[in-house]
Amino acid sequence: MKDPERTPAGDAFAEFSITALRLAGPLTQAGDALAKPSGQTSARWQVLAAANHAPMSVADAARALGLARQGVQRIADLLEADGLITYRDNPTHQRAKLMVLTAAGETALHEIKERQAAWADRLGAELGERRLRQASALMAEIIEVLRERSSAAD
Amino acid sequence: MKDPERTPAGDAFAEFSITALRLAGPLTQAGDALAKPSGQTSARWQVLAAANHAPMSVADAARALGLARQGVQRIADLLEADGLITYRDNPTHQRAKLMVLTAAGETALHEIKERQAAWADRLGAELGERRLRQASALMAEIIEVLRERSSAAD
DNA sequence: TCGATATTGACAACATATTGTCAATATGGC
DNA sequence: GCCATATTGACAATATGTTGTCAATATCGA
Repeated sequence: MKDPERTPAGDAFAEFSITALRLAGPLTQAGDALAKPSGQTSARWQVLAAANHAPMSVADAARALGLARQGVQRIADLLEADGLITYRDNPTHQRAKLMVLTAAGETALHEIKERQAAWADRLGAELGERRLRQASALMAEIIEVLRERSSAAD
Repeated sequence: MKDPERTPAGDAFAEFSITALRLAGPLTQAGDALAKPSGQTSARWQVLAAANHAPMSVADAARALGLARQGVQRIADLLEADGLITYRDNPTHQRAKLMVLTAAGETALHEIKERQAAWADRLGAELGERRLRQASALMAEIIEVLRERSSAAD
């Protein structure tokens, strides 16, 4: 995995990348476990949370979540079919309707939030706020750097 | 996203989780870009790298990569069909054959490693070795904590 | 050796997400 | 107002990954 690796910093970034990708699995599974008692999943929870933050179009939510528009569209249509959100007409855009949580959607989201709060408090206390915030800041920085590089004709 | 959130540390962990999940996408895409010139993807690269580290069964590689056995099996069968690996008989286990890179597999992996080294060196220098190592250590710790919690009847 | 238990690959179903294409609709410069 | 360009949702194809089940095979204690 580290044959032509040269600099220590490059090695550190390679290690970081592998570890970050390994983390995604357990994190998604933990989210699924939190969402499951309310009949939801990590992905559906994320979209519900985005729509609850403010009524927004599918494209808006995709940008907010850093996902492809079409993937979010798929989840949103499932949520609508299950009666957790509705599409409300958008006064400023004929096509891009706004996602709004129904009462059922609000109930589900609230339940998940309760569970997540207990879970996050427990793990946050165990892991330490300072380290978590430093790591979050670094990850946000990396997201930004990768975004710039991929949007440019690199 | 943070309604019933109580402790600062819990909030920090919630933020960390969201950011980590957001990072996975760009990171996978960057890996795909590195692997693409050799006709590979992030996922196939990971399996190639595992098999190159030492001949191992699909189940071994899945454990090493932190993925479900069946997903790795699927990738490995694709790699075999494309002639990048072969299954070698395992003297110690009749069913669990060992993945071994073919010459084509070694060539592809080497090419990707070259590209990745340049990429990681560049970003590693930009982001700082110390912060990257601290974040990696924290992520590894979280993977371990989540693993324990999910394996237990939590 | 025997038998309970775990591991392994095969197979299938499904969830998540990207990429690409298209037509409808906005947007902004002229 | 018009036109080039961008955004948006619809549709389809594909990649990645989990979960569940099953039979074959290992492993290990009695």
